[in-house]
Amino acid sequence: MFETFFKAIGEPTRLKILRLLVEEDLCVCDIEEVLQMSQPRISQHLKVLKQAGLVGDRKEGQKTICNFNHSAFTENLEEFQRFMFSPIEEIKNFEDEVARLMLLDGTSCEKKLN
Amino acid sequence: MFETFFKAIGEPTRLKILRLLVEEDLCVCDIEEVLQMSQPRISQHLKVLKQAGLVGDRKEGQKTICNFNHSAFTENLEEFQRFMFSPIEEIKNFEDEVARLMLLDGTSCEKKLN
DNA sequence: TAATAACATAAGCATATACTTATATAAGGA
DNA sequence: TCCTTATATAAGTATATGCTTATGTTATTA
Repeated sequence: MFETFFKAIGEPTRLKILRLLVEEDLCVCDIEEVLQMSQPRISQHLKVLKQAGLVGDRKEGQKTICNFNHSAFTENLEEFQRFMFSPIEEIKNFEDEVARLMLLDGTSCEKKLN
Repeated sequence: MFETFFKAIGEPTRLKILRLLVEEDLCVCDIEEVLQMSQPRISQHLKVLKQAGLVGDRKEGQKTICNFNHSAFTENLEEFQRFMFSPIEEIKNFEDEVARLMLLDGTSCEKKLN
């Protein structure tokens, strides 16, 4: 559930790209220039960020302008915090692998330990 | 800077372990039992979590009781949010690779684009 | 229409990661 | 002291990841 999100932001180059896009929308070639990295490298990382829903884009002529998806980012973080700190019973609402595992038979984690 | 943190929590098994430890301190063998995973597997993931500072432990007889480091976790998340959304000028305070890159010559990211 | 610019994608490779099996170590108990 | 329990760690392996080089593709421009 959060794996895609954390893998996306857990890679240094992708985090740099994201941080740049927080400031302003940029086309791919601008990102290349600022980060001084090859075009395919940037392009491949952007793909991952898009798949994670953290980056969107629009076409402007030849250029592809990328933008930071602020709400997706924030929602991911908030949902993660809820997941971590909600009373375990409430996690049932999360359709999450961890929740399923811990509440496999509808019992609490504590019960599974006994 | 945040790479260690996100790599630690970005792996499903480690996230499960963390979520368990939020509830209560557990020894390694308890974690094995709840997650139904092999001992070395749990042990190796715990190592990563400890290196990220997210898990601590204490010895009790033969057992090693693991605990969730709540403050380290929270501080990582908070610092990350500050990093993402602070005005770019303030990021100088972060001794971070991204900040160094983007402010390499003391100019703003915007200037580097011109 | 040919050439170029801005991208995406494929192929290949080296390293990292996550797991298993096997072995080491340290603490208690018989 | 020997055995067992609880844990760490090493070795091996398969897959994932991140990069480079090479090649497609689409939109502009000459």
